[in-house]
Formats: sequence, structure tokens, C-alpha cells
Amino acid sequence: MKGIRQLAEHLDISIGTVSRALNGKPDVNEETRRRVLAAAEEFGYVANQSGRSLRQGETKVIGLMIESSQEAVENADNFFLGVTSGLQHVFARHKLDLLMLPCPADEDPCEYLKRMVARRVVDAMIISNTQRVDRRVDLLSRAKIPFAAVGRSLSAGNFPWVDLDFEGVAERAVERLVARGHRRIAITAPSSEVNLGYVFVESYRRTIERHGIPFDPSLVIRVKSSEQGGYQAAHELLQLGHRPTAVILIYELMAIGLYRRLMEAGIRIGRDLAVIGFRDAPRARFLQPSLSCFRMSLYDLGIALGQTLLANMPAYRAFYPDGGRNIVWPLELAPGQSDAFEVEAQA
Amino acid sequence: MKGIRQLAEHLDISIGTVSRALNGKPDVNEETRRRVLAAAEEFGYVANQSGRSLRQGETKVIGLMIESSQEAVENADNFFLGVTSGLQHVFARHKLDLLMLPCPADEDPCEYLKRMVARRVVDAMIISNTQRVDRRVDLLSRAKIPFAAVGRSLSAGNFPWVDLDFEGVAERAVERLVARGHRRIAITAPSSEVNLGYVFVESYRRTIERHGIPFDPSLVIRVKSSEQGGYQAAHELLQLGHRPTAVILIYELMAIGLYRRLMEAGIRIGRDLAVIGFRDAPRARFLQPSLSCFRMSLYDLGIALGQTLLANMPAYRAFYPDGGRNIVWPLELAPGQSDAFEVEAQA
DNA sequence: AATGTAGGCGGAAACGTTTTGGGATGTCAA
DNA sequence: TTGACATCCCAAAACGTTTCCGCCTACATT
Repeated sequence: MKGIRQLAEHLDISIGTVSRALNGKPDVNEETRRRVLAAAEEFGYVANQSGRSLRQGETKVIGLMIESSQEAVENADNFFLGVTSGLQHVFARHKLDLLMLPCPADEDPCEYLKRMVARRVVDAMIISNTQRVDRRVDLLSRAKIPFAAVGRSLSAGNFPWVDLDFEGVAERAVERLVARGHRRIAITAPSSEVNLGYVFVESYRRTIERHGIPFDPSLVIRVKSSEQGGYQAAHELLQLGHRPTAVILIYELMAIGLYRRLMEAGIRIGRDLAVIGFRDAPRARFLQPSLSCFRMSLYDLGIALGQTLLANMPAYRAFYPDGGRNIVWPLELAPGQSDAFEVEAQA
Repeated sequence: MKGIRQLAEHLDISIGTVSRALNGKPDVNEETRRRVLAAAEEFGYVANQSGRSLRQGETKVIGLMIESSQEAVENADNFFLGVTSGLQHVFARHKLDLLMLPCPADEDPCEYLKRMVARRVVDAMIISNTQRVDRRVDLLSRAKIPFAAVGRSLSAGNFPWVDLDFEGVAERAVERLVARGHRRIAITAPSSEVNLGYVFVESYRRTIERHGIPFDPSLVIRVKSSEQGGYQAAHELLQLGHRPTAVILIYELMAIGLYRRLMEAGIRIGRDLAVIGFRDAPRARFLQPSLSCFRMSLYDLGIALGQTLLANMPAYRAFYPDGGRNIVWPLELAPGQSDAFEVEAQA
């Protein structure tokens, strides 16, 4: 079956009527509609999407860009798959489908995005892991493609995003540790070019200073947010002259590497050193001693993300009257054994 | 910028020439081409893919179907992301892009697939986790959509697939355990409707019988291939009157649940019970004692999968003259501590 | 009987692109 | 001067669909 034309010829009906019958339009005889649907079923006819979306100017598909580099794969854990469920729950209501666009490791994400946007196979895009200055944000803004981001950015002024409450996490982690007597608290973070890396450390700094603890740059450990980065962070921690009594991790997966290195060095986690993690990574759930960390529901995040996007698309805005606001996602502390001790005051 | 027409008008050139200039066709003046490219860049023009693929009848996109149910998310670990890298490496050579199609949890995968195929947004499909009787395979075969599968199936006779060497794994696992004196060996498997569940157990049966050990159906534990399933498998193991001395897991993630349940029961893994896992799951790498398991490179699997697919697409067949054969992927044993003991012979 | 109305249908335009066939111009050789 | 040929470009067709507009018929109303 080639197309609607052959179907119409076979039925001896005009193609316009066939189209209306298939799409549930009103002005078509029920008997005719029945025949059309039966014939379509019989021949396995389905409308060609290229023709359809050419005519209609929309594809009913939302794209989710992800990175498929080896490193990203190792670290992503099931972040994207988790968010996907929430997104689809929102999109299903509008009969929208979700497509994941994996950017190859060896390609510039911006070039890739440009190509995918050019394909017009999506009506809108979702990007994540935004940088403080992010060319993708500029690109999408200029191209007037509706989009939403996971993570804020300084680029392009005002755009729809959902972000995790890094500031709150750093603040609460510090508060918790300080309340237990810690005074020397290390923190890990990615490069300050990544928005997360900047905000996280700033919040940490403000909070310790509020408690009268001077900010010590040597306690800010800039490593990759990966298992390997955790290992290295522990290594650097051990090199410090005046060793901290606690460390805050920006990514839970780091805990795996960090634990390993610390165990090698004979440090007892939860006794000699307190560890607090951040963000949910299934692999890290099996650590001993159990990790105190800030958790979140990827599903719920996906829902918020989807709503934020749709609220910024003309065709769906009406459904989400107050969904246009950007959301800072709170995280919940799941206490574990890794920071379950108090430091006695020192002279 | 609306389209090629406006661009042509602005340049005072016909749209045909603009198209040829942009697509690198030969018969266009280099000066003209330069002007066109400059103008396109200036206005940010990119060809509408709907129009293009309507005309050309192809999209240069390959779809990879994945399941995004909560359960699938928990279990998939980074299987898909890993395979994706390998696929893209193959596809990049032909300027093909890869799209991941996540089937919503509450939708019939076959209906979803039908919808996505109907969209014609992909030239070919890749599916995974095929059943012994798989409607998706039938659907794709009938619709004459090129496709390849991870996992064999009895449906639709001859079609392109890549599969893991379940038989070899079960056989080698049994051999290894038998060599260490084990006579009562349990095995886990999904329902025998899943091809894997059937083949895995059959191979296990053949191998133990070859060693003169009678097949005992009560040692075949049918549970889900998940952490939860592992927990339950351990539970059932403990219920058995005559307890086995070894267990073969079909999926590494199960080991996490299994370990937990066994530890609760005070069973010493690698002393009282030998455990062998199968297939790589990053989360399971951090178990204590370390798990003996069969590993594989998801990247390499992706490459084989991509080649198998292209070898079965007319437009690319020539590039892979011997790629049309189906591949049974071997796995490599990574020895750990979980089965590092011998059973002394019993009277 | 004349008019109005609704249902049902066909014809044709439009979406944006690529591609084909052919036309115009210029150059070179005979 | 003519013809052959190459270069460059234009016009138009085609891809498959949806949707607008208007026509026809049947029926109800006056």
C-alpha cells in the first residue's frame, strides 16, 4: 500500500474523504468511515508522517537530548530513563511522544543539536546539564524552538528551566555537619564553569562563614562527578595537611570511588570522616556504611520538567496557567550511617 | 526565515539553484554557492526535514526502541546507553543518526511501535529483549521495515538479530561448578516464554545431565530478572529441603537482592554457597565478596548490532558483504570470590 | 411548489523540499 | 559564421498529506 491515494482509488472515494474518515473529522458518513477504516486496517495503511507534518507544521514529538559518551554513560546511571517516565506521563495527556536524542561522544553537542533541530522531527527540545554559558541555550533561543532545560544558565536571559536546589543542599549539609561539631568541612564540585559547580560552592561558602568558619579554598576539591572523581577526591583529601573531618559530595556516584580510596587508607567512614552525598544513584545504595544523602524522585522531576516545557509552548499554554514559573527542586535528606557521629569540641 | 523560497527570493535566484548549492550538487557557480551559503548562515536557514524526507523517501534516522517502565528503568542499568555508543560508531560512517524511542510503561509495546513506525521518522528499527513469540517481529516483518533485534525469536522465520551466548554461559557456568565438586546446582531464569529463559535452562539441563547429574525441576527458579527477583530467588533457595551448594544467576543485578537475603539468613557467600552471575551491571561491581560473572562489552555489541542491521538494508548492504550473518555473542568469565571454594565429595 | 438546511462528498490548493529536463549564455574550434 | 560543448540556471513536477471551499442530494419547512 503506497499511500492514501491508492486507498481512495480502491474504495472509489476521494482522498479528502478518506483523510477525514481516518482522522475522525465530523462530516463523513458513518458507513463510509467504517469502510475506510476497514480497508486501512486490511492494507495496513498508516499515514506518512512526512507528508502529514509538512502539511500541519508540527510533529507531535518532543526531543530529549542526552549525551552518549562513555563517560556520560558511566555517570548517568538511570537519570534519563527515570526522568523519561515523568515526562511521558505529562506528554501522554496531549498525545505527544518523546524521543531521546543521544549525542555521539565525538561530536560537538551544539552541532548535533543544530542538526537535530534542523530535522524538524521534534516540536520542542529538552536539554540537561546546562553550563553557566551554554551555546545550546543561545541556539535554541535564536532558532525560536521551544525548549526547557534541566539546570539554569546565564545565557539567553529568560528561558524555561527546572533546577535542583543545590544551594539548599549545600546549606543543609553544612548545617547538619556543623551541628555535629564539624569545623573543617571539605566539599567536592565540578568546574565553576558548570553552573552547578559555581552555585554549590558559593552556598557552601556563605553557610560556613555564617557560622564563623573561615572559607579555606584548599577544602574545595574540583574533580569530575564520577566514581573516578570520587577516588581522586579522597586522594586529595588524604594529602591535606590539616585533614577535614567531613566531606560533602556533589554526586552520589563519587561515593563509590571515595569509599574505596578511604578504605585503602584505613579511614573509617562514619567514624573518622563524615560523608554526605547528593542526588540519587542506584549503584550507591549498596554501600557500607550506608550513605547519608539528598534524594529526589526523578519521576516527579520529569513531571515538573514536562509541565514547564508545555507551559511555554503556545499550543499547550492554556493547560498550565501557572506552569510557566521556573522551579527549584527541593531534595530530601535520607540519613545514613556515613555521617553518624559527633566531633568533640577542640580547644 | 520561513523556507528555501524566501531565501531564494532574497538572493534573486531560483529555489532549485539554492537547493543544489546547499546540497553540494555540482552544477552551480562557486560564487553563487558562496552567496547562498552565506545567506543561509546569516538567516539561520536549515532545510525542513518533513519536506525533504517527503521528497526523498528516507530520513537517515535509525530508531532504537526501549522500554521506560519503572521496572525496566530499574533493571536496564545503562545497557541501552552502552549499546548506543557502539551503534553510533557504526552509523556515523553513513551519516545516520540514532533516535531512542522510549515506550511508555502503560502502553502496549506493539501499539507503540506501530505508531512510531507509522510516523516514518525512522528508516529502520532496532528492538531488544525479544520474546520467543514476538509480535513486534511480526509487525516489522509484515510492514517491511528494516530492523534488527537483540535476541532471537521464533517469529517471522529469518530476520537479522544479534544474541548473547546464553547456552555457552550456562554450559560454562555448570562446567566450572561441577569441576569444583558441586552436584546440586540451582539456576534462575525468567519465564520460558522469553527466549532467554528457555534456552538458558535447556543448556543447563543438557550440561548437568552430561555429567550424570539428574535434572531436578525444583532447582529451576523462575523469577524476575531484577534486584527484587534476586531477593526472592534467595528466599526460595532457602525453602528447599535439600539445599543446593551453588546458584547461577541470569542477570547480575539479581545478585544484589540475593546477597542481601542470604546475608540476612547468615549464609556465607563463597563459602556455604557459590554464586555465578551473568551479564554486566555496573551496580553489581561493588558487591562483597566480589561476584564471579560473565562479562561483555556493550560497545562491541552495539557495533555488531549496527552492522547486522545495515547489512540487511538495501542501501547499505554493499558496505557489509558478510555482515548479514546472525551473531551469537560470546561472554568472558570474570572470576571473583563468590564461587571460590570447592565442595568435598560426599558418599 | 419553492425555499432553506444539513449532511456528505470531491476537487484543488498548500506545506517545503529535491530533482529533472531543458533553456540561455559563453567559449572554443572548425 | 557556424556548430559543438560546457556552464549555469530556471521552471515545473513530484513526494503524501490535510483542509478549505463549494457542490450535490435529500429532507424539512414554509
